[in-house]
Amino acid sequence: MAGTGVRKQRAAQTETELKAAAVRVFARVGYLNAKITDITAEAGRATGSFYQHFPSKEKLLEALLADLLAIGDEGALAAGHSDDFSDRAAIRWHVEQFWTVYRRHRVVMTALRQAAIVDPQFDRVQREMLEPDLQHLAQHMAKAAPSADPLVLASVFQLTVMSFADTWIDKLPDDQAIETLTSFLYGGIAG
Amino acid sequence: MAGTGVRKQRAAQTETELKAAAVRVFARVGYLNAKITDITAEAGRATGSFYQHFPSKEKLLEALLADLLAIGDEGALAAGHSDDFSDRAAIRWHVEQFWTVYRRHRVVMTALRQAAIVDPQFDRVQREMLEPDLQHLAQHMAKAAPSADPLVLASVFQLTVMSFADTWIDKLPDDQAIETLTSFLYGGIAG
DNA sequence: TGTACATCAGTGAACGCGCGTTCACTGATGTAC
DNA sequence: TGTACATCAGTGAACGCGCGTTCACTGATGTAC
Repeated sequence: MAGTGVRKQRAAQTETELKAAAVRVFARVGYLNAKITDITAEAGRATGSFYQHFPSKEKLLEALLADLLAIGDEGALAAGHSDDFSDRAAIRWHVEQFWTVYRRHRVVMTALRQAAIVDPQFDRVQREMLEPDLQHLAQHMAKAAPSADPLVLASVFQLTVMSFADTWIDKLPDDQAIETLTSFLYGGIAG
Repeated sequence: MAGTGVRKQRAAQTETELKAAAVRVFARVGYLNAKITDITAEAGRATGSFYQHFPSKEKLLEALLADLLAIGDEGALAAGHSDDFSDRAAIRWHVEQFWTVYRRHRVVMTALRQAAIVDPQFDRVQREMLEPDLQHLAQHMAKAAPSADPLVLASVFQLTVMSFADTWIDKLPDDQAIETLTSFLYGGIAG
């Protein structure tokens, strides 16, 4: 208590560096191909150091997800936008929101998608993370297209935006991507 | 030459059974989680038997892909449909086409997607398989929405249909899925 | 047609590589008195 | 404030498990004569 707490500081520092290194390694070779030694090497630490902070690669990913959720971009979803998807601006707002979040967190989001392929637990985590957004979108759908199943439509919305972001994030300027998506979804929902 | 060729027959038989077993194992645990012993066990053969037919799991997947392409569903794409995507029926025809192919070959297609995540070579294979369809779609787009980039629109089309099929193939009746997709894409392309 | 030998598909135990995980050790920080 | 001991973060070599791959062997099929 009397000291500066150098130990805890140092530990926290390496933990942070391990996480940052992990993100870089995931970006380079993908989550599934990433070895634990890749991560420690990237962080400039010894192999054993890893296990003082995380019991496994899975738990490290969970920690990264927790960080992501703690930032709380999705809180923004609650406020400041029209709730009617027959309004083009409302759709554009949602697309832009997702695009921004994806741009910031794509490495971890991609890692989660990859983990979900191999590990049923991450599949559940992924679904649970997307569920609130799905429900939120479904509510909007009810107004814009009362005849169709709102949950199915909301799902199409999510899937289209996500897969589009996945393939085009590095190949299109943001505004063009957002405009293209918005026009497409707006037309699609209106029917 | 004089005999019935029992040997070759037997070999061909086990090769076929190994492939069929692989598809069942992939369906159950996914391509990435499938062990070679899982496949041989499923086929009721010894472990070593595998390597008399395939040098690796990757080559087995390539063989399954070759079978898939040999059937030649994509040849159907060439004929018997309108080429104008401002025509709703033309869109529906394409959606239905893909939906049918996906229903028949989803295990192998999913396996390919999983392999592409881990192995750059399969990533290339996957892109090359989708490329002709993409170009084909792009041509249709030019007529329906001359202002937008036809390749980007074609990509949205492909991505939407594929990801939708991926999540809804087991949860919606075919006609409803095809109708939903058609309506959505028709509206989206028309703008 | 029969016999002797060669070849092949299939077998499953054994081998070995890659990599996750452990552990004895070091040097530095914290605590007790 | 100083000294002796305890604790902790970090180290990296060693261990061991899982699983892909090999290989000596078997029994059956094919070939030669």
